[in-house]
Amino acid sequence: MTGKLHMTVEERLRAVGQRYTSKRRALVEALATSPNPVAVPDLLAGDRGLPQSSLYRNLSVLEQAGAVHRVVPDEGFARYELAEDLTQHHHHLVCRSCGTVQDVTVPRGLERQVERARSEVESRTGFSAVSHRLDLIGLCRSCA
Amino acid sequence: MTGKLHMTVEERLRAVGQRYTSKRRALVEALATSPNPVAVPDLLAGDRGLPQSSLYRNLSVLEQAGAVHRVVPDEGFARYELAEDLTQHHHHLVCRSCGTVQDVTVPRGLERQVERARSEVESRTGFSAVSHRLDLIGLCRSCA
DNA sequence: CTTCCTGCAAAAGTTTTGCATTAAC
DNA sequence: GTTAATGCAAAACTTTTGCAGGAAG
Repeated sequence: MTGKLHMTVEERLRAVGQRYTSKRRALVEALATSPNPVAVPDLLAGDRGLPQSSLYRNLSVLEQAGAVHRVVPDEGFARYELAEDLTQHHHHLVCRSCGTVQDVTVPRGLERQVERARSEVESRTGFSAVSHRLDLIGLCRSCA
Repeated sequence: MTGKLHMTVEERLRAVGQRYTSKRRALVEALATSPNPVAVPDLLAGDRGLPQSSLYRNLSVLEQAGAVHRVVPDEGFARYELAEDLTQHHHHLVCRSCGTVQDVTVPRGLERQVERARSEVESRTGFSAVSHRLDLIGLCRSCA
């Protein structure tokens, strides 16, 4: 089921000279299981006592390997999710009040238009974009 | 020149029961002068010794009053800019390497389509959006 | 004269690092 | 056997808070 995922992650870690240990596998599993980006305390609680230093270090390694992506909310802990190319391209609903981040997809036409705007901006400014981020900021259902 | 700006900021502060002191005026002046969001250390250096506690407090007050907006990069200090309705709607080019944030505007058609997607997402998910954030992530000209 | 702002210092909260031990290859 | 991962504890870094004095309305 998640076999292909683990293989891909392992490859990416190897490419950066890192090992795919059982702790890292469990971490990827936790991220793959969650429907939304997971905050650090939730990962600490969920993984039955993986110490925070290892957690942060593993998240950092996985991020450098391009397997995990970090989402920074305005307040509090960072949240982590699998890299987009391991799941599917999506965007975020960020709650101003409680900080939760919820995944959402937007119409394909909008994505296309963002891509078009990207190349326009690149040639106009000299900035070289590798990705985009389109978030809606507001209040989640429970905070509204 | 910036008279209208200061009047507007003063109104918004009053509306929250806050005063528009000379330090806050200087802060708004500094933000209005910069073409890009300014990081905290730059504000500390620029304002000839405004202590960091007052700086953070004033930024927080101005943000609550809706006069200033906080931009959170992936690493390091937060950056601040004037609220969008005091300048003009724009987006950001965020450099992955050095963290700088550069303002950019995108074609109006894209903005319209984002608004359309917003209402679609709101009715589909129950999330109530108050604004959106569309950033391009990549490498600025000097880091490329 | 009452309320809010300021500045200093110290605390808080999140993330990173040093080091000895253990596990992976 | 060599190199890297782990876990503990302590440090680092950004931001927030307490409190005494000063300024604004």
